[in-house]
Amino acid sequence: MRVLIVEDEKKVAKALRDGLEAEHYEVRVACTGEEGFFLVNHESFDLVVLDLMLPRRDGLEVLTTLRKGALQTPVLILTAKDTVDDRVHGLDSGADDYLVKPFAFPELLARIRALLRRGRPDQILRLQQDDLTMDLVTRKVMRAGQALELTVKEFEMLEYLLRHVGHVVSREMLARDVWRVTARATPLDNVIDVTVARLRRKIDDPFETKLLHTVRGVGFVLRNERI
Amino acid sequence: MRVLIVEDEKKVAKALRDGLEAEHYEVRVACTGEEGFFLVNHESFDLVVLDLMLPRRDGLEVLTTLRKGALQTPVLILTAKDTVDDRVHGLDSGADDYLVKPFAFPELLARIRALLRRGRPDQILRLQQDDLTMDLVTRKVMRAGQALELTVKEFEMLEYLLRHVGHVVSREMLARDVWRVTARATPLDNVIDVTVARLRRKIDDPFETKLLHTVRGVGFVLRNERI
DNA sequence: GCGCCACTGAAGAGTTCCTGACATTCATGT
DNA sequence: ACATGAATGTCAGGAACTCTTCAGTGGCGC
Repeated sequence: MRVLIVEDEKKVAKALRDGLEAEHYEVRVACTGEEGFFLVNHESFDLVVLDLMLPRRDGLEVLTTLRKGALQTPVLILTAKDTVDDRVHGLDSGADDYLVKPFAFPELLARIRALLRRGRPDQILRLQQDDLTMDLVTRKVMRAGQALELTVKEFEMLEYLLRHVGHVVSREMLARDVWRVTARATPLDNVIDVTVARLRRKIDDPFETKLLHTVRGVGFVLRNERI
Repeated sequence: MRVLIVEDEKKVAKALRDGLEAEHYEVRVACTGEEGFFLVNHESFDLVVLDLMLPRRDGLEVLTTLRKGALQTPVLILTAKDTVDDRVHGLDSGADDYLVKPFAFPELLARIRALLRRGRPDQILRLQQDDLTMDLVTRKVMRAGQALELTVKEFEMLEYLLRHVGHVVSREMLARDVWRVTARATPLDNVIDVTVARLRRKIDDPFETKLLHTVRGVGFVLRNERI
């Protein structure tokens, strides 16, 4: 479950991140309204926790704009603004819940659970390993927040590798399950190698830690350790 | 919009009923847990407002039982029990929101609106993405304040794309759901391509940011990123 | 050092997509 | 029924992109 926290106060943001990560959510933090807006549009989240008083761009304005763009993701407003008018206005701007600071962390967690419970239908459709995520519905592949453009074969191969994370995938498996062939005039091995190379160029080359490793004589494996 | 109030205190129940009816909700009141349970199972509601301290049958127990029976209706707990534990417990029992008495009526209304907004995805009469809007009743399509004239097929295709915003739509899906065909003498693919081209000419060509993108080898997608 | 395996760049083959022009269908009014 | 015009469908050529092949290079393990 991926949660985006939009909060400018570093201390609060850190406390939220730590608390949510302890519950095994994957957390991203945006410190300004602009950054939050950008992240929502470029990554996919299951929930947004939104502060209202933000530098650069007001939280409510961000929310309104996002809802106009047909964003479905549930949004929980978390703010110090506690008048009834504030709450009504926040909820009517498209928020799904409104919690006032200071708040009890267990209550925040319970409210987050309630929101996620309701919005769950297409959740199994995302694969993930470390900072690499693949959304099977939108077909967005991202690493470290950066969108990657994959061709069909690259996408299918990465999907296969992600479905077998940590397990070595042989060329036979790839030939059978990704290329769906039994016999073939020319051997497939090199085609697979070339595709692996191209995939590597996109998902590993621009980044520090490598995920796609060769297991000599056996095949390939996607995992987070260095060999 | 039908709302069920489960509340044993007559005065509170009446105040709620009057307040909600003033907002044009259709309201039913149950005075005991048993009665509430019966009504939920014998009528259909868009929302339940649930008190916790009820005679005969505890509110939380009712809620738990209903959720076990796969009830989808959103439930808002409205109660005097205000400890953090109460809230966490209430939300984790399947409630979608939790409001403590005494409460501000406008906030209750705003929370009810937020819950109903989320529960009714079918009843949408207007679809929207960025500055592109489609009114399903008047069948008017506008982008950036400018009206667009679409033919029937173009309209249906755009509606389909809007209903799957951000999700890649394959030619098979379009053939099945927009053209409503299973098999066909001549391949439908090119018809779809041509229709996409014509649609694109109207909704994208005159504007700076493009919305309708091709995902090579897969299909098409309506999304707001610039590529 | 040798042999095998893996990687890479480049070129060719093969797909997929887009577009303009034309054909057909359909609804409408005469 | 017929003519009309708009909407939709068909077709072919070309552009853009992807996949495959091949040949050469590099690296690993024995």
